[in-house]
Amino acid sequence: MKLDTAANILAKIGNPTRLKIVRLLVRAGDEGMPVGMIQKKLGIPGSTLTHHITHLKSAAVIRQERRQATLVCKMEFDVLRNLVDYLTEECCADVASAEDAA
Amino acid sequence: MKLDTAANILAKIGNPTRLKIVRLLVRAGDEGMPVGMIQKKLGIPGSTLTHHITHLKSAAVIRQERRQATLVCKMEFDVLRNLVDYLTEECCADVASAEDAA
DNA sequence: ACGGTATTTCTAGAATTATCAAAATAATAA
DNA sequence: TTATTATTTTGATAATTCTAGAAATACCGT
Repeated sequence: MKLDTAANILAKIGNPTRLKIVRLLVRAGDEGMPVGMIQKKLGIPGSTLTHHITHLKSAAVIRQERRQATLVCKMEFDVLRNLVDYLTEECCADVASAEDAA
Repeated sequence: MKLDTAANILAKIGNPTRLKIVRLLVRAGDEGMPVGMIQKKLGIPGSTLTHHITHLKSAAVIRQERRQATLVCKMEFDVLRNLVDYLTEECCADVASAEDAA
């Protein structure tokens, strides 16, 4: 993963509202969650929610699939996994601590 | 870790310049790296570098220790580790993939 | 086609963030 | 103390981001 890509993803999920969305979707698993339900849970205007969803989509953190009249948001788990790998592959490489076995 | 804390850390390291600093310090390990050397590696003005270092310190991502005339920046590895844990404890919990054994 | 629900686009103001030159401070050596 | 190197503070400008109201679009049942 390129540094700019990682920085972009980190910046996107580094906003409290968007991190809340990410957490909801992570818990929702592969089923995802409709925009409307996210809006209810967060209690914010639709336009504001769309703004944040657009950010998350632009970094491929989430994707949307239409199911009937509702749009379902789903976590891109691979992207999140790659991001964590990017951080951990460098992280702690020089720090052979005892906690590794935990 | 509180959501706002995690979001703040993510936002801080979600900037290309600051992510570069983090990577340098992660590679530097517990020895750390002086501000001046970081500045040489990144090729940016000192005032700009200080601005970003201040951000990283405010989120406790790094700390500074004076050694003679130079200030040495060091990674707070525990904070980074906690952040990754925060993301991974929720992440992939519902996604039992085959790559887990890798 | 019409009405209702779901969601986005447009728009704009407020708030935050990034950048860097210039001046100031800190530590050390001569 | 003066000079020198190292780093920060100040201050100003430019750019980005957040927020949300109003209007527009998309889909579906009748």
